[in-house]
Amino acid sequence: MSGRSEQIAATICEAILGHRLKPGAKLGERDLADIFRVSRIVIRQALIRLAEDGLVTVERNRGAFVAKPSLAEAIEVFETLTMVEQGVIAQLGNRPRMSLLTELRANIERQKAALGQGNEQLAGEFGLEFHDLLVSLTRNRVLIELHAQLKRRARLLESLYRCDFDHCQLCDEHEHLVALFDRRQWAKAQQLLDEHYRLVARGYRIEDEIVPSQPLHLAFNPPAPEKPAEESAGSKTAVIAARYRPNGKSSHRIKGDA
Amino acid sequence: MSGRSEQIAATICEAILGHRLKPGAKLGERDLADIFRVSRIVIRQALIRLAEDGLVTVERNRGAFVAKPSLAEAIEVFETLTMVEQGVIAQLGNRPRMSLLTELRANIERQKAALGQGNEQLAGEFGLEFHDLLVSLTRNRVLIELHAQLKRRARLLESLYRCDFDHCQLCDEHEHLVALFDRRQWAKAQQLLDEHYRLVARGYRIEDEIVPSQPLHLAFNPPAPEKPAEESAGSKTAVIAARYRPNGKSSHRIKGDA
DNA sequence: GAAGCAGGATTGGATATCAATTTATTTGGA
DNA sequence: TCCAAATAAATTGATATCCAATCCTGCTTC
Repeated sequence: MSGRSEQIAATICEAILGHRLKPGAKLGERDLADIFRVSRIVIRQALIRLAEDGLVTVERNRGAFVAKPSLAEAIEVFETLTMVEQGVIAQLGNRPRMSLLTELRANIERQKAALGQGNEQLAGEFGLEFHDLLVSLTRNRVLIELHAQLKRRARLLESLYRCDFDHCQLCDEHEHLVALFDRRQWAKAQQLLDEHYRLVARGYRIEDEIVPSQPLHLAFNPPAPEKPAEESAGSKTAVIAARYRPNGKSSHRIKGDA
Repeated sequence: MSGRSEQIAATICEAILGHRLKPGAKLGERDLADIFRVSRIVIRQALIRLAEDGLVTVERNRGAFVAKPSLAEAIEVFETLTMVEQGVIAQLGNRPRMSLLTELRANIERQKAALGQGNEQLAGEFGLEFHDLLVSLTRNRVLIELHAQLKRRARLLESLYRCDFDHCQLCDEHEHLVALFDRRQWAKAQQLLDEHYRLVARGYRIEDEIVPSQPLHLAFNPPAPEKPAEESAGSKTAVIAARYRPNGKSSHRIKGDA
């Protein structure tokens, strides 16, 4: 279960998905070893795990970097997510697990409530959760893990491309999707899901300037207790960040070194 | 070209997929290090890669073993393959790449020819290739790699459960599938694909006695002529889950040994 | 025969060291 | 000054050796 390299990989993963480490950032073995108070070998093992997961790229004799997917690859990730979930919908027809649609409906209600309060961040999280729930309906752990991996790669994209979502429409489409499930119109549901992900993908725009990630030690050591220690605001990203933070709550806790 | 651990992982992977290493076989670090003439650390890194890929399980303080999926997990792997390819079919509708169906047709012809010559092994390989080609139609590398990983896990199952495929029917279904593509009957095609994979899964039977894998050094140094067919065919086989076996009729029984 | 203990074997990890390669710096020249 | 070659520094890939923790085995003891 434990295993130092596994924990460290998880911590680095959180830092990447939390956008505290930006794509392209160098992940030096020595630096990480010093930060985590561990030997280089453990770091290498953690980096190998992350590379197998697609979050890190290792270039021989050059080191490891946070993955920096091209726009083409980003599109492929979303298309793959689309296809996987379309496959789930196709299977839904074979399984009379319709009782579980109540979970999807409950999620939609939660998202609506969040939107009603203007909490777009929370609404966004519920929006992601909807797709998790959809996949969970299959009760297929292999698929669920696969989907989770794809979602990690998608979250990585958020820090590379600026995103701008119309949560209201996304939520409406979720509702429409469930209605189609209810009527067992699977082909239409698949078509809608495809359009849904295209809408999501349209929310991503190329960022003309990549904000460099903060120094490594700041990415892992929880910032000062009182100071949020946000990145040096310089580009439009700061504006976007503010827009997504109506209530200013962005607590991502990190397991420091043990 | 890259690191030593990557090559070694590939070699071990081949040995597993070639059924020279059976599920449950112990992969001792010291033994492998001696065989490959590298340090234990390189072996550990290779084992980590394989574990991330799902072909090896690492138990803390106990060591690494060739993965030994449960029947439930085996079913999940096939269901996941089904869903991924159903998703591909759903996408096929959006892309007018129908010209590429010729590749599928060519594959079917090759398989038919192999069947005509009674070369069931070759026919089996073409049968697998069909699904690769189907996925390749998307030109989506993320999906293709994901599908390849699932296929590796499926091939691992072949050495755990005895398999008996009716290649004639499988080939017929491929042909029927392409015909449905041609008529753009995607929903029907998805349904057929589901039945197709259920037929494949029915070909797997529980082997009550696992043949132990040969010693490690023999698995990697294939000094002997290519004669790994050392199976004691005298074991009773139990019927796989009833869910996947509504009717147990099969005309062409082939030992699926790749 | 069952419980429990000691010892061996194996894994997980640390440290020190070295070669190969990349990156940075300095020097040299036009 | 600016570009290019040569050299120095830093980083990675890998090895060997060592040590602690854990697991397995076999033996002893009751």
